[in-house]
Amino acid sequence: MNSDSVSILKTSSIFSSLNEKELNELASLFNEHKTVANENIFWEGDPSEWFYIIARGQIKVTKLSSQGKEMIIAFFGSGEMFGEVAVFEDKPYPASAQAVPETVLLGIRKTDFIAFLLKHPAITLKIIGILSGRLREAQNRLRDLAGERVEQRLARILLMLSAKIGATLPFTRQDISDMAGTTTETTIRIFSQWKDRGIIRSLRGKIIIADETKLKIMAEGATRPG
Amino acid sequence: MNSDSVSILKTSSIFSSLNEKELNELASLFNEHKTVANENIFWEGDPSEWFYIIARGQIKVTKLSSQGKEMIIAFFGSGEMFGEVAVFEDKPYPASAQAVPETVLLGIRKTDFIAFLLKHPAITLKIIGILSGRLREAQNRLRDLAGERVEQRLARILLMLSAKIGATLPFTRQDISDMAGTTTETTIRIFSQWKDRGIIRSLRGKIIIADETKLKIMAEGATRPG
DNA sequence: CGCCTATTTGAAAACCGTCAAAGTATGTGG
DNA sequence: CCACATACTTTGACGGTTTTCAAATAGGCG
Repeated sequence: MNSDSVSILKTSSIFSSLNEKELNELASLFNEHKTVANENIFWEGDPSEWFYIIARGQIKVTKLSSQGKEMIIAFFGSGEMFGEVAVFEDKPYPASAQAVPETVLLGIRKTDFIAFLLKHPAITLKIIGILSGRLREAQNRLRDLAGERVEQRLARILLMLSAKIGATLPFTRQDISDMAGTTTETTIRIFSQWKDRGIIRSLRGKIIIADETKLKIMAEGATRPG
Repeated sequence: MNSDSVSILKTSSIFSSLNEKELNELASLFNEHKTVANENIFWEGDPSEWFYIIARGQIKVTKLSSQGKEMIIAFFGSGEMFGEVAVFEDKPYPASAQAVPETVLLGIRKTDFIAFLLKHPAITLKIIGILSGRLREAQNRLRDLAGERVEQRLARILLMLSAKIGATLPFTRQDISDMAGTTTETTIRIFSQWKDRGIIRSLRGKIIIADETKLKIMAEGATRPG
């Protein structure tokens, strides 16, 4: 299990700069934690103690609005970290995290991790880079939610997801709606149009991007006739 | 000017842990840059070279939607940093920055700053903390934009601003609208109701929170009759 | 085969944006 | 000091995008 952790940490881009000895040292601080599908790792507002790296599987990070509507902040996959905002701020988790399929996590206590970071500035800078990327993406989504139509937001979400995981997206329309900040019905109506126009194909729980070029035009804000 | 920079850097919470010698060393890497009111520091998409600390004044960070609508990502004041996302990712600036009043900036080249950070892990961790806080706030705003009504979003924006700078907010209704992702007219209509109910008072270019308790109730999503 | 969840469609209404116009502070230049 | 330009604020009417509510269909798993 320990040598397994080492190899997983090594594949994570965060720690790729460490040598064998350092990786072993770090791996000894991590605990493995297995979850079943749909299991919750932590809830929004829980006290934060652990910082996680995904060894295998996928995590969904969500927040609830006052009216009980779920907003998907992010999906993370193998090698990615989550729970970081709470850890570095020493506050409760700002969002909930839930395993999507059966998932294996590597967890490290925040105090241990911070102590490790103080000794490894290059890793710390790497994490700054990742946080910056997430901030950039969050800001892009803010702009989208504030200024773009639902159709464009949906197109951008699909493009963002496909850039990350490929043309076949294992998400329900509900998932996509929760990411785009709209409702399932609206998403279905727009996807139906796109299916007719050959932009996407779809199965139950899957969306396949058939014509990325057309989708990109949608995302840019198609000039609507009239 | 140099001793002045030192004192300014010292007041910034980021560098407060440095000793006199380190502060002097750091200050020597910074250049002072004065701007007039409404001057643009950089535009979204510009190549990024500088990282900035605000010595005096105020900076507005914005992004444009495809339809030309402006979204205010953040306001920053004395001692705060901006331009950080681009610097740590080595990509173009993801948003524009504009001075609001006449402003004095301290700028450092990103390569110099990264070299400095590699030697000062505690400062690097401090920056991680700040980025985490910004990410948390961005995620809260994402949830608000996706799941809350305009009225609640406006209430939350006012509360967030007043927590930061006090009960008197030096912003136009247009500014507030651009932060909440709505239009000036809608903001005015809601503010008019709030004025009638004694929740806020207002002058040209200013909003004064008169009853924070009621505003908090609004922000939570008032149970509307019926 | 039956249950659960996902997908689909329709109709009505709500929220909010858009357009238009007018009123009101603030500052500038003569 | 006044006239004027500018920017901010305000109000009204209208329309459209999107949500909401309701109900039906279809796919997958035990």
